[in-house]
Amino acid sequence: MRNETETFDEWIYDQVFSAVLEQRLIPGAKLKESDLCDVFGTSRTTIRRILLRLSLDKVVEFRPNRGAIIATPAAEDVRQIFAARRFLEIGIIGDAARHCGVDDAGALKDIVSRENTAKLSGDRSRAIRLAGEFHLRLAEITGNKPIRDLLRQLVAQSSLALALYEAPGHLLCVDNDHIDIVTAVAEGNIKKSRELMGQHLYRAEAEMKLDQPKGSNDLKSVFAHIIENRASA
Amino acid sequence: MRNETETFDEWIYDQVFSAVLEQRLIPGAKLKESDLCDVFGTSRTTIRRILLRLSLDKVVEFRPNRGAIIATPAAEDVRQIFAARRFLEIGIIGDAARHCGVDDAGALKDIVSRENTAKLSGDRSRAIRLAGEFHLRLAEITGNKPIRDLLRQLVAQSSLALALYEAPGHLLCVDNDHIDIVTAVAEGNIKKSRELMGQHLYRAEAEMKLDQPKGSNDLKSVFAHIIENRASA
DNA sequence: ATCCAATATTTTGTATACTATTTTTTATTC
DNA sequence: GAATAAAAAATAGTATACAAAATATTGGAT
Repeated sequence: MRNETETFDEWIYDQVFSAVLEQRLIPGAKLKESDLCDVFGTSRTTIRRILLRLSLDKVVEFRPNRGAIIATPAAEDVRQIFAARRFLEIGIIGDAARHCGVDDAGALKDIVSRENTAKLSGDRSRAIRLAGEFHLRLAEITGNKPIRDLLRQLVAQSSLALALYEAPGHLLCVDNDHIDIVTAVAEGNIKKSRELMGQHLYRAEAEMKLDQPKGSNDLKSVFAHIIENRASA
Repeated sequence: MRNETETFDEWIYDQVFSAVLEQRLIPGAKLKESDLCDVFGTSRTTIRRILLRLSLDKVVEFRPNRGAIIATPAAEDVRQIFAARRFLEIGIIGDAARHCGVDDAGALKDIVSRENTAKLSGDRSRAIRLAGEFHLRLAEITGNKPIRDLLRQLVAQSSLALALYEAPGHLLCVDNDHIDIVTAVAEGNIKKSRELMGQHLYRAEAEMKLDQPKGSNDLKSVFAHIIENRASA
């Protein structure tokens, strides 16, 4: 159920984030603290710490005295997030193309392959997550940790946007964007890498539907599988 | 003492950060929670929330079961932080030069002027802070909030680095870097703006001394002025 | 029946209490 | 006297308790 290297905090963070990616939690959904305590079997101290982290990553929003809800990025917010990503990532990929080793290329290909498997099996959350991982892995080639950390936040925010605004089936179509990018980067073709990344991010943004999607709002049903597991532990 | 718009949390965050900028707290200084409670007259719940935020901004470091200390960025960390800033800010300033209005230019000039006043009066903390504000104000011209938020984190980290590694008097010398940058940006000279920003950040990094500076470690003496004020309230 | 006000309940935000870990001190042995 | 082990104190991490605010409910008036 829970990864060994992962802390309890990270696990809870990730479970909530997953619920967003899988659209079991929609924007505006209230994150009642006592319910989350019941779900994860911990105290409000811990839950509030996670909610604070989620809010700093702009996945969750705190309304004073009225609790936390899933953030609802406006259309303009999404536009800016993707503009920021184009800005960062077109720069990053140039550097990645310069320094990409065979091991780097292999790692990237592996992620793309797992991503396509997820898409084919209809695992939307995993597909979004692996897409994010792909972009972060590219940033890692540059060896600049701060830049990687910054991109991590943008990826989290755009994953939220993607989960909220993307048409349900659309994301599950296998396309060649990522694999084409790996090829260009592995070749060390800086210009082509940058062009492909720019196009890719433009496309991702263009595919967004800015009318609100649906989903459940009841925390206990949204996290039923975790409660199930806790009962039998 | 405390700004009206600022929340209590922000104020505490800022007081701790100020203490770092003013080198009243040096890297490795232990941030004992109960002492901070005494200083700020609040409970550990609040203090721990602030420490978490500081740690996410990499100004503070949590050692499991051993409490929080002021972060000690290694030479390589500082190099990467400045590389990240060059990457971001050389891009940002091009956009800023394109869109800079008279009001933007005025705001920038005002910050530079206040920065020089701070330098002349020997207010090192204020000078560092205003230098950061200058760079953030430039990012604001682009109108992209996520990028501004990302830069904010890098500025916080490099302010820490500056406070730790810069020779005490050095930073207080008035130079023309910022005012030259405003001029180029106000003229809309993209190429020159980018060059100047690149040089400026290289210079700032080059001026760092990577041998550890000194400072006090006793929280109660470091925050004596706050305790003083609380007593008479 | 509908709207409004007063009351009760729920929920958040903060402080405190408790537990577990680490650090310091003290006592003991070589 | 130094090294080590045990005990004590201090500190971090978590859960709970309490206070303040928001939400929901009830009862009454129109």
